[in-house]
Amino acid sequence: MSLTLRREVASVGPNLKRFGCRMNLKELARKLDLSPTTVSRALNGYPEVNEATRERVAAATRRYNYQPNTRAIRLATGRAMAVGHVIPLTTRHEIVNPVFADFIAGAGETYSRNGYDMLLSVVPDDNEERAYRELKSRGTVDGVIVHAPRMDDPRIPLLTEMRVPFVVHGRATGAALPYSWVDVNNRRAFKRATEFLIDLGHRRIGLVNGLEFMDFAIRRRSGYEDALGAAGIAVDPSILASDEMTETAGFRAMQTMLALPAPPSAIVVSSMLMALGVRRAIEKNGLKLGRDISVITHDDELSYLRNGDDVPIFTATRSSVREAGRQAADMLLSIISGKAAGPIERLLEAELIIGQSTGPFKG
Amino acid sequence: MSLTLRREVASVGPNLKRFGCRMNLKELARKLDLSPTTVSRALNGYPEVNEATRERVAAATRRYNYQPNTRAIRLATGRAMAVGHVIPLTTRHEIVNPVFADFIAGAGETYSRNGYDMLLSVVPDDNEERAYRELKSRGTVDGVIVHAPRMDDPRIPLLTEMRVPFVVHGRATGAALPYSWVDVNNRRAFKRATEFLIDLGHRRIGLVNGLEFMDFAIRRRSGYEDALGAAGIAVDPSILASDEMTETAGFRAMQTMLALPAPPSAIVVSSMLMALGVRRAIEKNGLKLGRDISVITHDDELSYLRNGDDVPIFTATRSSVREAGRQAADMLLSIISGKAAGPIERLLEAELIIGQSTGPFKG
DNA sequence: AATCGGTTTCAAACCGCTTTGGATGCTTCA
DNA sequence: TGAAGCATCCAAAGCGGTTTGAAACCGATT
Repeated sequence: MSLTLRREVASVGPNLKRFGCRMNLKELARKLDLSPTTVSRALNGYPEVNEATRERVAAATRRYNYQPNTRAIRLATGRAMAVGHVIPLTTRHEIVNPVFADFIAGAGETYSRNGYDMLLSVVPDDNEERAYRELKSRGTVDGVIVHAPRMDDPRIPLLTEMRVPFVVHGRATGAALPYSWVDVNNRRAFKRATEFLIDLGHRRIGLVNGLEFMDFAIRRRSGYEDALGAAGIAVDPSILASDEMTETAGFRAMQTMLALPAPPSAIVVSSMLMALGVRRAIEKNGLKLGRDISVITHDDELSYLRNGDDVPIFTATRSSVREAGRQAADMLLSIISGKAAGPIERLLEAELIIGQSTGPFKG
Repeated sequence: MSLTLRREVASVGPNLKRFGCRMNLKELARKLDLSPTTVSRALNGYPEVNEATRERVAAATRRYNYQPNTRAIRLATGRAMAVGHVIPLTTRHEIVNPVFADFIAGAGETYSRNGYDMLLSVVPDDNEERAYRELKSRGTVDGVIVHAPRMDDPRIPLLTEMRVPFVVHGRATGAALPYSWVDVNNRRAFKRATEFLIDLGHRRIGLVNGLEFMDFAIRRRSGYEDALGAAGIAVDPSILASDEMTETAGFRAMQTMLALPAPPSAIVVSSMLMALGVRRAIEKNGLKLGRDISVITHDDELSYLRNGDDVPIFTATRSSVREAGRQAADMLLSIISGKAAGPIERLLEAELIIGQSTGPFKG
């Protein structure tokens, strides 16, 4: 008994030095008159510990507000308990993916719910490979989310070869090996949008797309072309535009098309921001959106770019990027934990939202 | 000699199990016939090691591509080598700060240059306090950047009391204690912008502002009011708007003002996105931007919202958020390392960029 | 009573680095 | 010549967990 008391008194360990007044496993064990081994096992749900003991441990954990030291866990287990998001900065035109913030917001929920940290590294895309290798070799993350895949994206074979668990937000046309991804069904969405316009009687339908080395842009275009093809409408390159997804680019593209001898009567647009520019061009030419010219845009449901407050302004193919973030994160965690076997693929369908920017074709 | 050889052969340690084929300090030391202590010191620039030895170590480090295990360093030193960015999600209207992505891009450069990781946590703002406390107690970060400060922001006293190094992006009117911040001189910028319009002959000048519980919005308004006051112009509440910084809100605000019996002849706007909406309203009413009505907006130089490609479209008070990110990160790291003594403050001046959206008042 | 299988528990090694408190050898000075 | 001083280097004890291999305990079986 007196021994126990002495122990109690002596239990203010030297860890105070570094970590404030945190309780650590050893002290907790001492208070419980158990070995650290048992406490550790109790906490981690190992079977070889008596239920009664486990409850005692749980109670003490709450009572002393014990939180295991993440750094120690990481060292001991070799797991990083963190996932990385690499943001490539295109060196030429330093564009930060506008979709990024909302995707992160979705993924972040999942991570914190599972005790994982989210690590961001901003990387000039000329040494992206080195960045991934370092992430791996420094062991700071257990897995990675790949953003903004391009056609034949080199990151996919790279990460596969390095055996880093990863999930791609989007897909990469031309990838040889299977890999895990979460993506919107861009092809079907744009096919559907185009069909909708065709059903409204439009035959001359333009496309204002993102840069077509981006995978999603390729798919959107092919959906658009499929719908036209199915309706027996030839694709006319003069009403196809592909540029960065900015307001200005949307405006410029639309201006050019409207200046044609035979301007389109309807347009499919790849992003809300571009659609704002498209609308401006339309209005600048004295036309009325939805009456003189129809516009369907893709809407990622970015929080700072809502499609109207209550009623949608633009008719849109809608798919929440934030939801994609949640799903990608879930997927990555289950791959990391080994729960998932092979590569997982998740195709999200976009909704077609009818707004005020579309209307029937009038000769 | 043969001893050395045996050692070489035996040197494939058990660490292979966990960390792939990483070389660790002990092995490196063995190859060099030195103790781990000396190698560690050589690498960390301690004085008590011979220059020749230091060079040998450096050479071996390169040769074997040795990278110290971050997890071990973190545990041994108690430093996290990481900084946290907390992104509060307003539970009511889940807006992710649109400025955020670009700020991060700037800050990230600084972090990776200094070997720090950037940790993101997305936090519903109803339990923000708990999130900060946990960040501290789990010891996952050495410091924090505070985003989007509000008036009397509770995070500032909280972090101060918890003794977590932090830097605020922006300021918080009403904070009792001094703290470190990086901010644009919003007041002067908007004063300057308003003066510019006054100099052009405008007397009826509106303000389309962000939500006025945000600190920057308060300051912008006061700059605007100062300029009016100095020119002897009374502030008219009917041409003041304050709302979320979206295109739609900008449009709505401008529509309302234009419908007034005496609409303003010039407007100061708080963000590019709002300015897009303002412009739309102006054009919708058959007016010409810069001729019939003048607009100055604040431009954060967001990468996906450039103010025109070559020549600026909007006259703007311009200040790079990315640069603010870089500076805030620098500041935080120097606080963490103890190089900086007290709180540091950095006020960035916005440039006034003359674009095509402003012109002289014509009766 | 001795043995056995199963359940609980523990001591000690380990993860890879830092850091403390000496050792060692060499120079210098009384 | 011996002590002091200095420049280098090292063994070992940490950081706070996990994990291995073995021990203790228990009731049941022989």
